Amino acid sequence: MKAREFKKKIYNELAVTTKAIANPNRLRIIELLAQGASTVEYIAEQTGLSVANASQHLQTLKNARLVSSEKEGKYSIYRLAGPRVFEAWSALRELGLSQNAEISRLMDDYRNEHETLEMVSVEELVKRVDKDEVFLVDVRPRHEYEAGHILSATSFPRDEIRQHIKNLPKNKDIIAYCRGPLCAMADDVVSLLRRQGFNAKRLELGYPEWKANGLPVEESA
Amino acid sequence: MKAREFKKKIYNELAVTTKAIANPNRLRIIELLAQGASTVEYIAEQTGLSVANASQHLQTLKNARLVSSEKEGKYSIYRLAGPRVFEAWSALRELGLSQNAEISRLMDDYRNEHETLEMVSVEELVKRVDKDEVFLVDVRPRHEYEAGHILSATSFPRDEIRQHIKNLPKNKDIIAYCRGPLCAMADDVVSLLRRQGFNAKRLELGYPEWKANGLPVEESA
DNA sequence: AAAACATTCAATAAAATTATTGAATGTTGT
DNA sequence: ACAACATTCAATAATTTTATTGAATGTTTT
Repeated sequence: MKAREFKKKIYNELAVTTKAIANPNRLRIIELLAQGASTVEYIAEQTGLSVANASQHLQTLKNARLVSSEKEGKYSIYRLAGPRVFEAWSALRELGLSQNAEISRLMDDYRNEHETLEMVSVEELVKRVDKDEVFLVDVRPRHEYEAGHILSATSFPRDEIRQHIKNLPKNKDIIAYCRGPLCAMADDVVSLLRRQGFNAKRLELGYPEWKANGLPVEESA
Repeated sequence: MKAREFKKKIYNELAVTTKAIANPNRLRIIELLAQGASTVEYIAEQTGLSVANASQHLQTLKNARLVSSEKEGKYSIYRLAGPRVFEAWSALRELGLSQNAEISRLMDDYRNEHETLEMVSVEELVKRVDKDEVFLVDVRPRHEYEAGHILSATSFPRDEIRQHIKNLPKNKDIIAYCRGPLCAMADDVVSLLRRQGFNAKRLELGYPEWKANGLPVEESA
């Protein structure tokens, strides 16, 4: 094959893969699937897409081999097709955070409103969890917690916060985490808990980053 | 701001940034700019695009803050807007190589045709360059070599190969590198040199990866 | 001042991406 | 067998993306 033809085909194919990611809904779907395998219905519910539309986006990702699916009875279970998918997603997230001023602005505004004054780094959490100094809460929907969570975290879904608030210790720092740096659930919870007098902070990253780092998790069979 | 609205805006913006990359010509342009700053004309010449079209793609990248430009006389000099751009590009390249079977197939085919039997890792090159065991050649266009190259490399542009072949040592391994893992120029040179009886191999990565790793380079002022 | 040059702009047509809708497929539970 | 259910398919219209063309802008050289 001629060099020119080769070059053209290579970059066309690379663009095929890249275009499969380059859509707001599919970026959300990849973040969701980074939490664990999921049905079409769950994706639709969490993103607010119609089931048909969610299915169509999942097909697009599947054609690009970024996700795989298997049939289980009447359900289709989708999952990320390999570690590179989340790695590329993370690189794009970092690119967005560093180059797109509108993203940083939106994040800063949201966090100011929610008084997310302090963030805890992964290293700090590792240390303080070992010393049993903190109470770690997973504020994602229970379903995602059950698919996999940080070892020693307690499920404390944002949407059920009022039922569970009485079980929280007043004497420990409470650290909340969710789906990752772009996820607002932990901020919402920190905001509410601080107004109730708890000493709450958010983890800077989320479950998928923790897991990708090889840190201890508990996963469902 | 409401959580739902925030989420929507964040992912729309992230898609804006991602879409700016998601085009075959712009992927090539980013790879070119990773070699060093460049004029519109050079980009157009290297990609085969018309100048107007190259300019338009550069505008798209500039609007997304992925490249910056400055005027120097009648020339516009474009460069990557920060290290994250090449990092994300690299992550997408790795994603393509791992998930898109057509890319691996194209690469394998091209390399079989060109007998790129052995590749040299960066670690191996570092060791052997120190011991002066190898002759390192930069096969990119001279212009890119002059903008920046691996320390101790000799310029040996693929397109001028026949004029320079007599200056090569027969007794050393010759290692050729170019723009990166997707670049075919090093393969073309290795192929030709091997047919001439030289012991030639290609570096698995390219100049931008070497530089991003903090390894020693020589850059123009 | 005029010519040469590098780049950008503006308009357009062709191609692609996207969300919506309703029907079709295939599985499970009654 | 039938109803309920999860998902996929197919068709469509609206929107976005893209390459092409030729003119416009602004700089350097003659």
